[in-house]
Parts: sequence; structure tokens; C-alpha cells
Amino acid sequence: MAVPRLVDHDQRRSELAEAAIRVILRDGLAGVTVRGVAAEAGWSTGSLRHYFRNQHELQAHVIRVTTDTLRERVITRVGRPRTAPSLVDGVASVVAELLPLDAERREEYALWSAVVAWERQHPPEGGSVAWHDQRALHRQCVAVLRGHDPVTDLGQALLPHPDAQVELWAGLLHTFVDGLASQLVNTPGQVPPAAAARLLRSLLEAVPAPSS
Amino acid sequence: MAVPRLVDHDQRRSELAEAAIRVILRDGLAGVTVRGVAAEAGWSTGSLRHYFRNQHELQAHVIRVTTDTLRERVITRVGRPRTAPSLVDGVASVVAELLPLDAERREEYALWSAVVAWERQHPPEGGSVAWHDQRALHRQCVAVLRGHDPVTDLGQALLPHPDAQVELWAGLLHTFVDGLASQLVNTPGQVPPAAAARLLRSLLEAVPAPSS
DNA sequence: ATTAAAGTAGCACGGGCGTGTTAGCATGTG
DNA sequence: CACATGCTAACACGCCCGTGCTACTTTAAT
Repeated sequence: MAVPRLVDHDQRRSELAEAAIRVILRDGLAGVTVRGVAAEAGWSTGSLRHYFRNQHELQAHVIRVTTDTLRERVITRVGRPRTAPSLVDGVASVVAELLPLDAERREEYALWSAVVAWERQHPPEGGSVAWHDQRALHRQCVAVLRGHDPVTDLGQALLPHPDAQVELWAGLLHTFVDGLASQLVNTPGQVPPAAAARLLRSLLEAVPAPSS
Repeated sequence: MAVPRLVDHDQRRSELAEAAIRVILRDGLAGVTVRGVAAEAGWSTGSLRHYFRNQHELQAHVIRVTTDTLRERVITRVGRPRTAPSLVDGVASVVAELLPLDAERREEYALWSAVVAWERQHPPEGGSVAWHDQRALHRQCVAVLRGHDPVTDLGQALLPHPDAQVELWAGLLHTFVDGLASQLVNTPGQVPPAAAARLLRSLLEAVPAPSS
């Protein structure tokens, strides 16, 4: 038996995925073509197609990698210890990690948009994982605002909160944050980052106190 | 002097624009190609290009027509007299006219999305007219909720409201509605129309009473 | 050294696109 | 009727795309 040289396929695929992510940031998901990604990575299309049979596989993989990367990035940033002058400020600084307020997070948002675009055309069976993650984060934020102890287990936060007001305002906040992100990128002239931050803070202040 | 047959250019352009709108609904703004629109209208590309020198002119025109059409449609729907069991219900039914809650308004939202996509790449100088229109609508809604008389002049509603709470909550509502629309189309499995309507109602109920 | 498998590079086909050009058609005036 | 003029249709060029296919190179076991 003769055995040729071996290549670490996973490592290759990662390399391609990184190139594809650069392409997404430049041209959007539609720019992720077999030829384009191969060129970005400095490969030939023939080589690339040993690791991804067709464009669909390539895009599906880069979306998977992007989702995981973003998830991890956000989780670590959100979990970072922070000091804030008030409860609302602290929560606002957490939620702001999701908003495209600066260049770095605008990049992340562009990647999120690619994921959303992909999931819209290829709906995952069990619902969007990203959506439930974000909902859990907002749920946690509202719970803290209403004086509840934050749950330590991340899986725990995926379940509905017993406090109905928490559940309601988590939905309101989640929706609001989506809209704020959308306005920041779509009509940046109308909603500058500072105004967005103020708006966010106002909404958090509107969350009813736990006594009510 | 010999004079050939005359065609009504404006009428031709409208005809093409209608075909282009059908294309947008089918394939999005990116699908609005010279060839594609000509085929949709049953023309040759050569003919089409007597009315639009290039793709950019074609897209710019269809976006302009779409904007005007949507604007008019929404204005008439919103201005329709309505009876509602409560103030909040009445306002909610007005705001809901902007949301992609049913097939017809999902179509309108798809067209809005095309306009937004266009304006993001070709920012209008004086800011987006559509954005200010929507802001005015939300301003008006919040003003009514807080017991102010609605202004009859539409231009009047484009200016900031003297009541600071109206101005603040108009921004919150505007952002929230954008997010709700986005979630309805992007993650329809997570946010069914009925839940969206409930969420909207809850936000409207959170608008502080005029006394405060 | 030989060899077979794995990896690589590149070509070729068919198709869509924007756009420039050109030949033919219809039409209202002279 | 003849014709100048504006409309119509079609083609051609160059570019980018996905994908099937093939020849070439590298590698490790024999």
C-alpha cells in the first residue's frame, strides 16, 4: 500500500474559512464565491474544491465558523468584570457589547448579518441558536435590573424566567436592541452612536422596578 | 422635417418600474438587472436602454417610484378612520400598519428593505426622507398617547415635539418597531405575528402617562 | 526505485451580467 | 410616395460565476 502525504483537512478548512470571512467583510455573503475565496486565500479553485465540494458547502461552513467565533467573542466580552456607577449603567455596558457602536463591533455586526441572511434562506431546524443566545442575554440583563440574582449556568438562562415581567421586558429589550443595531448601520446619519447609547439607557430605565 | 412616432416616455418608465418592482419582490434589489427587468416587462434590453441609460439609472428610478408608492400607501392606510376599544389599541393599530404582520405588508416591507439597501449605498444628501416620515408617525402616535392633540399638518409632525417625553419615546418606539419588523422577517419562527402584536402593545403601555 | 493515493493547478463549458454598437422598423411630415 | 427620425431588436465583447474534468506533482509505503 502506498500512502501519499497527509494534510490536516480541518486546518485547511479553517484557513479557507478565514479567507471567506475576510471576503464577507469586504463584499458580503454574496461575495463568497468559489473563485473569490480561493483567490483571497491564494489558492486555486481546484484545490479549494477538494475541501468544499461546491459553493453551498463553502458558505455553510464559513457561516458555522462565523457563528461559533462570534458567540465565543461576545460571551467573553460580556462576562468580563466591569465597574459602573449604577446598575443601569452596568447593564447598559453589557448590552452595548452587542451594538455596532464602533468599528470593531460594526465588523461583528456585518458578520452577524451574513449569518442572519444565511439562516433566512436555510432555516435551521431547531430555530436559530444565535437568537436564543441573545434572548438569554437580554433575559439575564432584565433579571438583574429587577433585582434577581444572575444565574451562573448559561444553559439556565435559555429557559423562560419565572418573573413574567422579566420575560416580557427581555422580549422588549431584545427587539429594541435589534432595531437599534439596524438603525446604526442603515441610517447612521440619523442615529449617531452617542444618541443610540442614550436611547438604550432610557429604555433600561423604563424597566419597571421589582416592587410593582 | 419628418417626425417618427412618439411614445410617452414617462408612461414607458412607469411600466418598466412596475416590472422592476415585481423583480424586487422575487429576487431583491440585486435582481434588478437590465436584462432581467427587460425580460419581466417583455421587452428587449435595447429598448429598455432607450429609457434608462444604464443599470444605475434603472435602479435609482425604481427606488424613487417605490419610495413614493409606499409613502402614499402607508399615509392613506394610517389616515383611515378607526375605532378601537382603547387609546392604546387605536395607536397600536396605526403602528401595526408599518409591520410585516401579513402577506401584503410583508411585501411592502420587502420593498422598504430594498429602499434601505439602496440608500445605504447611495446616501441621500438631506438624510432619508423615509426615516423622517416614520419618525414623524411615531412622534404623532406617542403624542396622542400622552394626551396631546394630533397636529393636522403633516409637515408639522416632522419637527421635534415640545414635550421632551414625546420626543424620547418617539425614538424608542421607532427603534422598537424597526427591530420588531426585522425579527418578523428574519426569525419568523421565533416571533409569530400574534406575539409581535402583544409586544407592541406592551411597549405602548409603558409610555409614561402625561402627568409624570 | 517504484507505485498508488492524495493533493494541486488549470482548462473548458455553459450561463448571467453590463454595455456599446448596429441594422431594421414604424411613423408623421413633406 | 419618399424620407428623416425616433423606436426596437439583436448581436458582440469582456467579465465573473459554478462546476466537471484532466493532467501534473508530491508523498510515504513497498
